[in-house]
Amino acid sequence: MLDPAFIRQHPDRVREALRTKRAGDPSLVDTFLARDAERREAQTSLQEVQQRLNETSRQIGPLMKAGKRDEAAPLIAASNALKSQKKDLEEAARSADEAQQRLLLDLPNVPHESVPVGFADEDNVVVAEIGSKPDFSAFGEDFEPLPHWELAERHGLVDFERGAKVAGAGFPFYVGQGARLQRGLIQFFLDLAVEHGYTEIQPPLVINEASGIGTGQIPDKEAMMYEAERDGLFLIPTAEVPVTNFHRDEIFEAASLPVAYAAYTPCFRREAGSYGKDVRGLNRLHQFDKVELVQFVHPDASYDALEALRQDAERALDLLELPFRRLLMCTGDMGFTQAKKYDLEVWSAGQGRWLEVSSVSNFEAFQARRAMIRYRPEPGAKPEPLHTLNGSGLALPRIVAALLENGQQPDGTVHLPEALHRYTGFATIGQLDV
RNA sequence: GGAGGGGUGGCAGAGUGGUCGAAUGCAUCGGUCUUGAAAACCGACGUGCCGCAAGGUACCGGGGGUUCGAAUCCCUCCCCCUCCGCCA
Repeated sequence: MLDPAFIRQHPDRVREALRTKRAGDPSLVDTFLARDAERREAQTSLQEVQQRLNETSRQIGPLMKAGKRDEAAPLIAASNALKSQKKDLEEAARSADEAQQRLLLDLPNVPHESVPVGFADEDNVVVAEIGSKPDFSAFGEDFEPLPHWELAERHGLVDFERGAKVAGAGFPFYVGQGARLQRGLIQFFLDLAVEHGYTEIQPPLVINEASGIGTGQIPDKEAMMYEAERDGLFLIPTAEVPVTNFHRDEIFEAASLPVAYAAYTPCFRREAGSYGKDVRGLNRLHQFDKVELVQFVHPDASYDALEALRQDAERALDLLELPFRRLLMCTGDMGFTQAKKYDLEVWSAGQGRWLEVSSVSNFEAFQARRAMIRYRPEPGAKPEPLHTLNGSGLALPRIVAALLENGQQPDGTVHLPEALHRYTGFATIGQLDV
């Protein structure tokens, strides 16, 4: 949610955000400004009537106490008249306020000035490419790296068919070394985050409507979530939602910032409309595991925090020896709530393509204002919204895909990076270590 | 799921129809005193909205109602606690 005062002062920047993010009709801004004016007018008249009503009632009190009913009678008549006026004004003020609030939820965050304007994948800027793609030339000219789904099947790591039988497509079972690899990666990512100063936290896997509104999934993007309608709950699409809402309606002292959390959770996404090679194997699932990093920071520090958070995620990729590239996402690819976003993509040798494994964003005050997460700049000062950030650190399935594809050997086994051995208990997939 | 009790400011805790946005204590902040600190004393100390400001207005879990007037009475929803049932 944007600051209404900001919209009044910079309507052009909000129109521009609507356009460059393709988040709606720029004229929404003008509708908002009209509702805003109406609301303020209605509210002012309402307050005037309320004031007169309060004054009258205050006069009646002592008279009634003294038993002077007859003297109170004309005042009571006057206040009854004011009351009917009040009812109408109340209705007007309320409907104007509701209309404005709804519009406020429909206006996207304004991109940071460093964000490139664009609408297509090509408009995202490849900021850096780190590490080198695996070199299979030593395996002979005939060697063709396999996609991960073939490796997974060969070693019985992931059972897609039984997952489809038991739950549906996109809900695989992990088996044997596959399951152990999942558990090891989760542990590895969490340990790394704690080492980087994050506090480990285990959130609920369902959220209520207010939480969905707080982080921006509701309204309008509910369709991405599985809903337990009878109980008014949603399965979390990411730990960002419960962890950010952990501090909903709270006020921090400036000295207590920044606050950083790391959470492992499964994530549930309906992914309606996906198809083709994008959903093959582990590329896109309805349920997947992820370690999420969330930070609450002072507004002056949020862009430094964004780079630091990004580095925390990149460190995991370094340790896993996975080649990756860092993308600065353009306005059109950025999403409704973000002010600036980086994506990290790993190279997947068997598929010959880049796979997104992390998305690191600064939301500035956008979520904080929705969720009423504030800080006090000085002791005794008026609370202000703080800045929230989050990033994946990291999402598992595509990491597994890349580890399998990049680590494959001519004999069909897969070598895992050194950093992982103590977590998995094995260095190679497809042959049991002693 | 059934029965009962309860939700008041950062915390504790008064207030059961009329200057109550709310006593008091603790915590916090500023000051006096002190070589320094503690103690003591003095003062400040919730949030939203409208307004340049003065000020106004709303909020005592959420919503609705009764009344000239509601933290206080009524209805309803949510949450917490106790007991019973069920249960990992």
